[in-house]
Amino acid sequence: MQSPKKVRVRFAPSPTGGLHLGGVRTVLFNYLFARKHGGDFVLRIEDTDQTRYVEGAEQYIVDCLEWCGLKPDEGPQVGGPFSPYRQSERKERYRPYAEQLVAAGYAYYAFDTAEELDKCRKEIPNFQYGHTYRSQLRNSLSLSETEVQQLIANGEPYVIRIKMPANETVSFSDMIRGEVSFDTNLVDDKVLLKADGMPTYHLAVVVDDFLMDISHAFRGEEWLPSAPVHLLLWKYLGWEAAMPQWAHLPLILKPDGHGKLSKRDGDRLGFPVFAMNWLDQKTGDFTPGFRELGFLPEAFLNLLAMLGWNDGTDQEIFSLDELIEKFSIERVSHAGAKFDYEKAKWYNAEWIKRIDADRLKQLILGQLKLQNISIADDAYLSKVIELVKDRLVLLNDFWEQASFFFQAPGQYDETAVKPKWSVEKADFYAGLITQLEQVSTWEASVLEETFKTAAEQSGMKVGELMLPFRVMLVGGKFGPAVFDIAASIGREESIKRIEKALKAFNQ
RNA sequence: GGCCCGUUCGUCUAGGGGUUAGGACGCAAGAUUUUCAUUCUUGAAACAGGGGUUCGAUUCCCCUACGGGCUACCA
Repeated sequence: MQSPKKVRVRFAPSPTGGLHLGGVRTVLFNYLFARKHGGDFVLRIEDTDQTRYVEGAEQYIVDCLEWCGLKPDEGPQVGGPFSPYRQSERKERYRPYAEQLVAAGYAYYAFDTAEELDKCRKEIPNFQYGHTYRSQLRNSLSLSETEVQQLIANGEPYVIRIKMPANETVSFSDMIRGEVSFDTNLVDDKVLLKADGMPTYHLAVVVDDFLMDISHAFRGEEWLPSAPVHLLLWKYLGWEAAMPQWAHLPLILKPDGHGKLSKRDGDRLGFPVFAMNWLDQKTGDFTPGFRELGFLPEAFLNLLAMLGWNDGTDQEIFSLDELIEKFSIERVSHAGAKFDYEKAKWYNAEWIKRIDADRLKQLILGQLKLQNISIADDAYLSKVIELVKDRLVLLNDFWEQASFFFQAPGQYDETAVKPKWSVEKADFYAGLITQLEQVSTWEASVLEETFKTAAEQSGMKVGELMLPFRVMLVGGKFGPAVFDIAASIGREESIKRIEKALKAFNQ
């Protein structure tokens, strides 16, 4: 029986720029698991590699999580009982643990330079810093005690490496994959503490998870090969009983070809891979985000959840609350999933159709602001949204689908009108203007009636007259029902547009 | 190369010893909408291969193939 310790899951990104689909999905699964079991979701920042640290990346991660609605309970900006949550601010905590391992014979000092190691890797096939070669390299296992003291006294740079045992099998039960095992002879002596005194991920993740009382650790499948190192660390540090349960999530793959989905794939194939717009200050690289492209956070989370998980029924649309209720880690699939942008857009269209009208309006207003468009009449905007929302796939489609409700078309789809244009038609619309001026109540049904009656009197087919009318009002062959549009934009504007278009068509 | 993980329609997947192998996206056709989109109906489309085990394997086991990940003083 598992200990009744409170569920504490953590997401620990490295602030190297951007937050991609896989990252957000890891957070999502963490979050769902924590919420489902009434536990805490801890955000930790893994910035032990200062050379790759990108300014602003931490804030960006926090902003993305906020947009998605996955706010951490503890983290660098919210605080918590285990602060600090940035590894760089915890730097001095790691060395004692590494030294403890050395003293106990589970780790050792290594003085080899990068050049020496490069040479080994080049000259020895299948070289690995492990039990077969470490006696031939410069470390505290092969050197005498005095030599080691001398080197350290001389200020020779060194790292601390874990000493992988020979001929052991390390195994553990992954929450997703079940039993996984490794032969320790085939795992190398990973560096735990770097020459600059910073811990590597391997040491830091174990120490922090222990210190922060993490009970469940979810991470990408790419971490599976280093799991034996972490397992052994928990054991050697004497914390075995407190080790979290592991879950290695399947990867999100490129839609075409093969491999992990990367930032480049988005550029190449024309879809976003980051949650929000990201501008790398260092390189000037800009990467578009799902948010700015007009995705709803509900849809974004929904599509991510379905990439590698399902509840066993045919249901595909889930709100965050439903996901929390139905989520179970055992139902996460084992194989990587290729990202499909078409399906992603479908989720968004579905969510646009079902969210609350007021919220949709706020979101659209937000997008319009980004496009520098402002709309004064709030009630009118609501009406227009109701008319066009079934044709939106992205929030950003709104202006394209609805601009004619707010302004007269700048140009006309002439190929749709001109070839069949005639004097008779011109006369009909001229007459229509007079009729429209006299319509008693400006409503779609009344307008339709008026139009049809006029058409019958002219002897022409209603269908043939509808299309030019539509082009006059909206500029092309698209949009909601014509009479709804005319009713919405009003009498004066409708007549103005007919007059203007008539001039253009009669030329 | 070595190690680890994986393999059901093009894609995401359900299923699991006996099924017409189910759903969704996309695609195609049709209906509705006198436009387009929505909506609805229909259709094409899959168990990687070979051996076992079994009365019977897509399902269990083994092998092969293929794919992916890792193999840094990056995470």
